[in-house]
Amino acid sequence: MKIASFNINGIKARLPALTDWLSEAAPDVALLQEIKSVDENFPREPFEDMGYAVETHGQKSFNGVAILSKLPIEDVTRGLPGDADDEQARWIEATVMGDKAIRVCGLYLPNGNPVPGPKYDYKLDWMQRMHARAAELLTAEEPALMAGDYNIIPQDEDAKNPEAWHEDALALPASRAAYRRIVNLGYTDAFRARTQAPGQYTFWDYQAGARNRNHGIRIDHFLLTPQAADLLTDCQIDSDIRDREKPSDHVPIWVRLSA
DNA sequence: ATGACAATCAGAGATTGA
Repeated sequence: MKIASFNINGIKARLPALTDWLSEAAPDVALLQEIKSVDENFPREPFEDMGYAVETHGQKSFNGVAILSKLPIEDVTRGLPGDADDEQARWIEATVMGDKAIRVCGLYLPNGNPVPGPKYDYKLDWMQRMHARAAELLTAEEPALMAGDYNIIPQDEDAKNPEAWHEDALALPASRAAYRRIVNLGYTDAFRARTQAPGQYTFWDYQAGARNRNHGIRIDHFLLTPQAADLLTDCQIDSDIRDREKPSDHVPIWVRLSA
């Protein structure tokens, strides 16, 4: 089973780029972030024509997550538990049925800038709620994963110019600590389970020639439960996508599981 | 020191992103 995550930065703007990549990469499941669309306006047909079931959790203008699945999909839930007043669409879960059932969580973790301020407070609060859901997910002792745009640079080797990010919400000690607390519950970073190579990024800013200078950061991650990590056979970043026509500023990352 | 780039909503330019 191949499961991908891709922050597309707007479904309307990314339709050709996304369908082209889906045709080539052919993931069984794709977790999308920043669809920037309400559910009613999400263009379902192109994906359904490709054989994908479409499950969205959108909002107007900003955020929004979705799951595309060629496999049977069950028990879809929307929203990160823990705050009934949170109206931002950043979390969606479902169970996809391959040879084994996998619980997948697609997430768009808040950016948090500027620091300090309410947006950073929201980020840390959101991560505390995610920690609770991550802990709960482990108790099932089943294959499950949490994937998406974490807006976290885990370590300095995950940025071309780490010092440029040290005061940023993506890399501040409190941000990294909150991320580590989640990982330390017992999750495996799928990408780092496969390689320790530096210079592997999932985001390059549109500005200042960041892509040409490889001024990137690794902020899109797959965290696996122990039972999912046991099934991991591959994890790669499709960085070439970034050089195509009208690209997202993120590129896809994917895992292959024996499931 | 600033803007650079892109998307959205709206129908100009502010807001958001990372």
